[in-house]
Amino acid sequence: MDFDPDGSIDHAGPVPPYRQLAGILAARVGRGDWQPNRAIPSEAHLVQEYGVARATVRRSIAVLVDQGVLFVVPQRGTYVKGPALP
Amino acid sequence: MDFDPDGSIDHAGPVPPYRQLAGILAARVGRGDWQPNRAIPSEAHLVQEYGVARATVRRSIAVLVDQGVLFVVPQRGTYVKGPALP
DNA sequence: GCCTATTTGTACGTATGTATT
DNA sequence: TAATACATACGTACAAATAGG
Repeated sequence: MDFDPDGSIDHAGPVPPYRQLAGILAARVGRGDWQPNRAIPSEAHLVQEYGVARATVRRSIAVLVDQGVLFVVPQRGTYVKGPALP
Repeated sequence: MDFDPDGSIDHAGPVPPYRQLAGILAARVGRGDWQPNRAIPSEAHLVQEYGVARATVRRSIAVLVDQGVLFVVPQRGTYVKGPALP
């Protein structure tokens, strides 16, 4: 576990914030906080919630997109990947 | 062709600079400007040469790493991918 | 061993563009 | 028309690892 599942970012420790946040967001997906094929909060919202720069939020999201956890629809939002819609 | 092979970045056109630069760098590799398993110029050098921000250079490099054209050795440099060394 | 320069890694803030609602 | 949301780009700063003298 290289992140705090409760959701606070440690700006001092050895794990970079973008990886902590990726872990936190992945945990929220796993916990069902956000449902498949539904948008997660906007980048601006995550900036406010976690106290990091937008570039850091975007980098975290990029990690999860790469892992197949999320997908991004430009100008729409970032979504939780789930089974194909019928 | 969505970039200028001669190497100038168009900051006005529809193709984002990071993709133009990725194309330019790939062309230089293809042309043999830089040899396999040899370092390309540093990020700072490319910033100077092409008049873009370092973030843009890094993004261009990331594209080419993703395409298998380059690879990065942290704290050492960015290299042209080539056949495995004997 | 020590200091310095080089190079990539990470993060911040800000601004503008584009598409959708 | 205006607000929202992601895309791109700029500049700046500091950290960490490496290499050389």
